[in-house]
Amino acid sequence: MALPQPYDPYFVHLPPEYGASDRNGVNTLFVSGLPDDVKAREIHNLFRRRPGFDSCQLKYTGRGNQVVAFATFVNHPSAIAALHSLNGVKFDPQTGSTLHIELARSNSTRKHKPGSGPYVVIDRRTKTAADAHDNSSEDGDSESDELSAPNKPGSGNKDDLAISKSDETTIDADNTVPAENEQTDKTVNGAQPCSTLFIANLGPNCTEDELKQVLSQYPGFNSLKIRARGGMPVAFADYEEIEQATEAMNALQDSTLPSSDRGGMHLEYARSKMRKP
DNA sequence: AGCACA
Repeated sequence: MALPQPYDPYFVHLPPEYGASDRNGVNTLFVSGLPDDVKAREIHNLFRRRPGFDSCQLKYTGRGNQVVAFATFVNHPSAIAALHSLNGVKFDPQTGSTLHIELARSNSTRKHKPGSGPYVVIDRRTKTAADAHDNSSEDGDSESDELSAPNKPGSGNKDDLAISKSDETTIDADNTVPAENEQTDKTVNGAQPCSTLFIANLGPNCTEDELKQVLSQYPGFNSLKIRARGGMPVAFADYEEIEQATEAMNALQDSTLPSSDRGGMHLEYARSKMRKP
């Protein structure tokens, strides 16, 4: 509600060249307040339903038992929306721990390849907090630390509880250096968010009605157009808001229509918004 | 991978 972007109904949507994803702000959230036995799957399930969610990663900081996570979204507004809806949420009813979510220092835009999972784990737990004199900048992402006792998570070895929770209650942002997977920020998937969606990989006898029934289940749906460019049809679906298009896209991605003779349909942001009907 | 309508 408090988005700093004024909405002007007469304002023409900016063309893709002006997509300001590289100066618009951060698309990644920094999550702290997590219990030390949190699983990456839990983080993924926490964020996956949020509109515009892209990917997440869990990081064992190596500082005490504290674990942090990063969640990346397709754009700044969806990250902000997720932040507001999940910040302060009680994550573990047993301990009463609540989530602390803030914008990350920098984006971690990573593509998830089909081979790799939808979330990533970074383990730095090989050092105890007594080893305070680490050169944190030289240390890359590689788990080539054979310094002390290398503990692998998931091997049932969690008795490294030498440090009590007398640390700070909340993790400061001062150790949020996600430099290990940080790229120069690029547009997610090469596509600028748009409130119109481009839909491909439709079957040859996909009808406008069939597609419309599916697309109109999601809020903000405006209208649909189908073009059969030579062979296979493609479609354009217009939504009221980018966030609503994003939600429909994420929900319907790779889903298979009854008329389809191939894989699930493929949705992307269209390159330009549909003209007013 | 395939992006139209004005």
